[in-house]
Amino acid sequence: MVTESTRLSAQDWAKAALKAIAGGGLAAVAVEPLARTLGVTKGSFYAHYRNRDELITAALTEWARTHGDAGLAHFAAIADPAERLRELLTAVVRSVQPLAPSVHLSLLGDRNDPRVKDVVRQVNRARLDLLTRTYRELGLPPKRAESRARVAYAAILGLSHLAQTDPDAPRAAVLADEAAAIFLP
Amino acid sequence: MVTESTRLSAQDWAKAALKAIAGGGLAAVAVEPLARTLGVTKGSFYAHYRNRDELITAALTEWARTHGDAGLAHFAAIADPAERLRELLTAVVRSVQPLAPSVHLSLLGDRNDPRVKDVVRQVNRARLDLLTRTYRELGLPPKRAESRARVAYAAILGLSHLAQTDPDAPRAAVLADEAAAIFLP
DNA sequence: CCAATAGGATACGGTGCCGTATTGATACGC
DNA sequence: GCGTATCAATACGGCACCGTATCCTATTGG
Repeated sequence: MVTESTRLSAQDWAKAALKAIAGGGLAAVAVEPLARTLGVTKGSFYAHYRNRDELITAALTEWARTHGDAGLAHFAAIADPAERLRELLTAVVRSVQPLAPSVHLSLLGDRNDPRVKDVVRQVNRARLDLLTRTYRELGLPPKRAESRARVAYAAILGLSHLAQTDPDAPRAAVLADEAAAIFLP
Repeated sequence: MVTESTRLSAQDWAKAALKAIAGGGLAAVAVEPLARTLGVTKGSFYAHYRNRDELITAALTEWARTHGDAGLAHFAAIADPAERLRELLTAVVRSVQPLAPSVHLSLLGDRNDPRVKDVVRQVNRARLDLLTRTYRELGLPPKRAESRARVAYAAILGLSHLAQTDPDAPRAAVLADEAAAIFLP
């Protein structure tokens, strides 16, 4: 735990909210239960946010920031497109393994909430753009680069989806090979 | 509306529950709101189910039935594996377009609920098995058939995910071509 | 046509959560 | 050290939903 100090900050509440989202969607972002897991009463929550909605917005914004362009900077900086793509794929396959609860997947359950839809669209777009650019730099014509990126990203999302429900070890190595064979050329 | 008769049945409640799930996950399965949309009061609900949990279980079971082996029967009956695969892909790409709320996606938000996890695993397994079998019949060695099926199915799931948040017309034709180019050989 | 029964209406108590005071404690600038 | 801002505890009213109990109505089979 990083939060070993005595008092809580707005950030702490936002992080707790994200953890709650990963576990049970927006419905799990409830002030009183969150306060209980944080070891305080809800009274102090309203010192940081005006209401539950503000907390949700803050948490979603934080997520979009760290998972959009910001989270992609490391990969975007790789000059060689082939290596960049390889890095992206292996990073994904590695991150697919752990049963780490995924905010992204949980948000699918709340995709009707306009804020959620916005934020998910943002993150998806950032990733799709990077992938599309990469495929273009690899020589694919624009149109094909775009649809190829779309299918590849879709596969990535789907794999993380399957990893959450399937208990069978997805055998990262095998999957990485398969994904590489399919999406690298 | 099919339900033009006067009185409601347990099935009607289950269908309404599924619609609610597609719209807002398990949290949206609430007796009183459902009763309101059905034009009755909740008093009559308890003539069909003992409690909310029983309704949820019934709805999930119904979904698993229609989306597992039962829903795949039509495709499983196609003898030629190449044609079967093509049919599967085009069916998917076509179904990806409409913004039809998807129960499957909404359930991702509630994947921690053991009942949900079970039912999603069931459906995924049925589809993965069919795909794996198809790839084997196309000549792939068992191991590769399995991981190929996994990636292909992941792409399918991911495409339906993207279709829900992206307003850009996913250009079914383009996607179908791309998917075919990637997953057919 | 008349029970018996399945579906429906109303009303009630209980629970969990939201948001608002209000008051108390603790850090920190000065 | 002292006050001021910030975090925290307690207590309250309100709302939405669950589940039960009770009574009502309309089919429907005989």
